[in-house]
Amino acid sequence: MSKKQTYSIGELAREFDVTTRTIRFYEDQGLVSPERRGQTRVYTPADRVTLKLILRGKRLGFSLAESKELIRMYQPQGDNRSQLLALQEKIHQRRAQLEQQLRDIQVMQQELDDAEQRCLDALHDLETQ
Amino acid sequence: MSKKQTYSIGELAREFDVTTRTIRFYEDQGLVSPERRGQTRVYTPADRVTLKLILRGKRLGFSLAESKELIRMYQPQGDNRSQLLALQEKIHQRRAQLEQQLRDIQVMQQELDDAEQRCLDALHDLETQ
DNA sequence: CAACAACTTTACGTTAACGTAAACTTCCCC
DNA sequence: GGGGAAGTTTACGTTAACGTAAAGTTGTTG
Repeated sequence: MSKKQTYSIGELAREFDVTTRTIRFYEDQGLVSPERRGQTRVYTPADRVTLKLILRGKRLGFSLAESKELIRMYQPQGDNRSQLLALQEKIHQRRAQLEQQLRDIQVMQQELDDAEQRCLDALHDLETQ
Repeated sequence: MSKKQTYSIGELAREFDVTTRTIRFYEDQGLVSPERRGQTRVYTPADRVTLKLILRGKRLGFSLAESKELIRMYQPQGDNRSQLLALQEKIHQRRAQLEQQLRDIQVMQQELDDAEQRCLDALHDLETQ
């Protein structure tokens, strides 16, 4: 019953709308490490999830280094106390940043609403003039 | 009663925690265009707002070109009908992107919560072991 | 077996967003 | 009037995140 689901680099590239070059670059940067069947890279569902996390990070303006750190934060490590405390601190910082981004988005949404209203008004003026 | 408030490049750099080089670079890119008192740049409150918009854009991962476009979207132009319709379309696209970012943030916040919980659990295990 | 599709490595090129250094002017202060 | 401090221009350097090209290897298909 083992699903043994795997992916080729081309499949993942198509699914996430990136080039294979991009995925290999992420490997270079240590973000994914697929196995090999001979020369060919073979990706697991876990690799696929990692790619998803990277692309979500990109949508939020994260660098690859930041996404890499985030991904490592999710992985339960054999951490000692001081490492756990450091991890906790990083989590708090990330959360603060996300909250800032959330505020930025809300303000920007309001501004877009205003801009659209002015746009509609201007269109209306053109009609009734 | 005219406030005639202005700023030097150094003041703005300090306030927004960027270098003067950065502000001059934004001028190069056509994002701000301060007046001159002789050689020296003199910034208005409007320039200051523009800088704020740029930096908020950066926090959300926007390129300078994108921020520039956003800023122009806010300015009421002498637009004709087709330009107004194009503007409306851009507003919708931006809004869609912001909504995607909002979803990304919410998921990421949940993941951070989970990560912190595991972190706390691991710390607790260390205490009671 | 030839041809193609999808994979591989190697390596140089490109763009955005500044950093950094040098050399110069202006203004203020003791 | 000789420093600083803050401003200026010019110009080359740097980093991240890939793009792009070349040249080779594998599998399968008519």
